[in-house]
Amino acid sequence: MAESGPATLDSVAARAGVSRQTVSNVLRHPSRVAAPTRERVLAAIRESGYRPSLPARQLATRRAHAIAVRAERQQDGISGLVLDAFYHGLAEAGQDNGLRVLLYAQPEDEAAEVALIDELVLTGAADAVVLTATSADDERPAHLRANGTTFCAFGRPWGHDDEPHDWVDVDGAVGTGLAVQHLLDLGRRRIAYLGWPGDGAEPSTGTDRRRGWLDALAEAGLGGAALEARSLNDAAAAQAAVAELLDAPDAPDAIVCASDTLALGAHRAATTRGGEPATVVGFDATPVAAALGLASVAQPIDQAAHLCIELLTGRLETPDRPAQGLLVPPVLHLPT
Amino acid sequence: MAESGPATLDSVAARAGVSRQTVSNVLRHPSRVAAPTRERVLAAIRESGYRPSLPARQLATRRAHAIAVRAERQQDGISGLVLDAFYHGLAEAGQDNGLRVLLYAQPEDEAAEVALIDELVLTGAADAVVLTATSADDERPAHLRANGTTFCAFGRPWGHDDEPHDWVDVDGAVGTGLAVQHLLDLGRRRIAYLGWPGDGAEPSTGTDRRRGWLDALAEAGLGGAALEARSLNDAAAAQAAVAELLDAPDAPDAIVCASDTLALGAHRAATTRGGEPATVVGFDATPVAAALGLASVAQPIDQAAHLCIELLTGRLETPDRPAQGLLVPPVLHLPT
DNA sequence: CTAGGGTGTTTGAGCGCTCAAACTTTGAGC
DNA sequence: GCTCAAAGTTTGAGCGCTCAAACACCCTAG
Repeated sequence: MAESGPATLDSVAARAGVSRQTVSNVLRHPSRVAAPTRERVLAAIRESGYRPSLPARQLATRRAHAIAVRAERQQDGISGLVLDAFYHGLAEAGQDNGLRVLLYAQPEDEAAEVALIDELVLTGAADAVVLTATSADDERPAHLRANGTTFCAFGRPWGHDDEPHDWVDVDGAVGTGLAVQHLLDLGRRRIAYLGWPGDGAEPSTGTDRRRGWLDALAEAGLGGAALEARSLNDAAAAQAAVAELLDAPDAPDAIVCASDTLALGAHRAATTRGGEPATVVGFDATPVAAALGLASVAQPIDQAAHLCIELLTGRLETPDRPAQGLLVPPVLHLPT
Repeated sequence: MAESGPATLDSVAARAGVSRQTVSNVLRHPSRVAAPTRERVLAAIRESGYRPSLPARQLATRRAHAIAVRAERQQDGISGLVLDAFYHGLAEAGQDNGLRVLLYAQPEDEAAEVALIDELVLTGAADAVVLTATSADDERPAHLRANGTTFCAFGRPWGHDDEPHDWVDVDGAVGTGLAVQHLLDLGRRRIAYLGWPGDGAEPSTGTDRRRGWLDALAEAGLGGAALEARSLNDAAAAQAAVAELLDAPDAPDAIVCASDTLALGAHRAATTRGGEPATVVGFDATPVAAALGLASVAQPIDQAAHLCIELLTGRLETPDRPAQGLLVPPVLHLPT
């Protein structure tokens, strides 16, 4: 076996008695090769333990066969967990589509991030990028579009529908709607919403979730009784806000929350008082909600990641196709 | 400017009136180039917006300039959060050392994982791998060693000190020691430990954390009073275990926990009874601990990630150097 | 005045793959 | 029996870089 170094297309070709290109065809375009030849080549590949060289392929095709995604500098709350699941989903879907997933460290600001992304694309380290944590005043999509960089956002282009791009998002309104329905089924009628400051102004994740709650109430004919509190995504602040809400004359008997962090605060406010505690529903179905025995809206993160890869592979193949936006519905996780 | 395609080493060389290799030297070995030439070349690079092609470099050097790390299939608890921080740390440290970070989806089992890792290395997608979530019965290190694959583990080679490899780990014993000291300072004397089942048998993260608690107690002359409970890493189970502990005649006045998940359960058990609640200290300093107002031991994840990269770059440069193990001390995060 | 050592720069070859075009064989169709 | 297309296979060129060796030049030493 004393070969000289690892097997290459040429060494396999020699062993099988065919040309370099035929071996390549067996791997990339099997239909172009006659069955007997194919078998012979496959045997040679197996015997020699041949593994195609990725860099050589990248150089020849001018494709990195990789996408980049940001590693967040730090999580702001309990819900950060979902990112791990997203990474896994991307890696898994990527593997199925011949795309590797590259991690880049979150830079100081959006300008630096766009520059870094373009660096990755220009050096041929990645073909495209998945944008996470998008918001209404996010400048990254516009810049990437201007630079001609292929990307897909996990998150809607809030308020930028005039500049279409590929995106995937979870339908938060459906999620809070499910939460409300669940509470109605439980016999609750005074269903409050605990959201983030500013929800309701410019379009955002928060606005969307709040709307789902409001619409579901309206549909149930309970629109007038809209009870509501706001809090930063911090359990202590949430606890205070909900305590106030519960002290009011017409206290709610249930609270739909925009996040599990808020739900944790709401849960503590609800349980540290006498009487029948208000039922709390969280958002993101983190282990915290499970630990507290709370129902929580689960985002189909894995599905979202797969769809991002799908959009990206599609666009890399057909760069000119129209931009697509995909909305996936969440499901309600009930406590066990 | 109507160039034909993106700038290359040759196009930059032509523009600067030098040879291909000189441009390469300016980038990789600036000292080999005379200062005036260097300036001229740098100007040409700037003007042409030249970005070196990574695949071409990889092909020529037979180095991927990348490392791989696993994207976990799913988190089993609240503390999973630390992985995000680890990813970011790797990406950041990698960028500083010219190493990209590649994510691979966790396969079915360890055998499949080793195969996947070797695939990544043999195809030239990565030079090395960072192993996470190592345990005593982990077969991956032995296999990787056998295959000659470069790797660094985040986690000690529990019980496999005879098969040395590079690793970085957080000193859990120091962490629980800090927790005990903190409680002693607070005037607590009956300090219990809430750990995982099996801690104390074969060496593991749990054993290590437990030992830190025990040693700190002994040092304070409180060794005899060792109160202890065990629970799966589940808040509900932890709550039950601690409730039992608190019902005992000599109930503890403080509880050191092996994780924030356990701490959440302990906290609930401690607060749902009258009298002065036992003080709970968690492990991992997740947002949950902060939300509950608990002190918690914080792992210097970022530092650990940087050290992994350091070990890896060192080994890639000097493959024959002896294996190194690095232990980093955690710090105690106090509630604000 | 020339041999010889630096210093700085260029040249040739090749990394392992894919594309496009060229070539060879086969088998129908008339 | 001959042409022509389809099917299968090979050839040539090149992707953009780095390594090693070759080269040109200047300066000092004998």
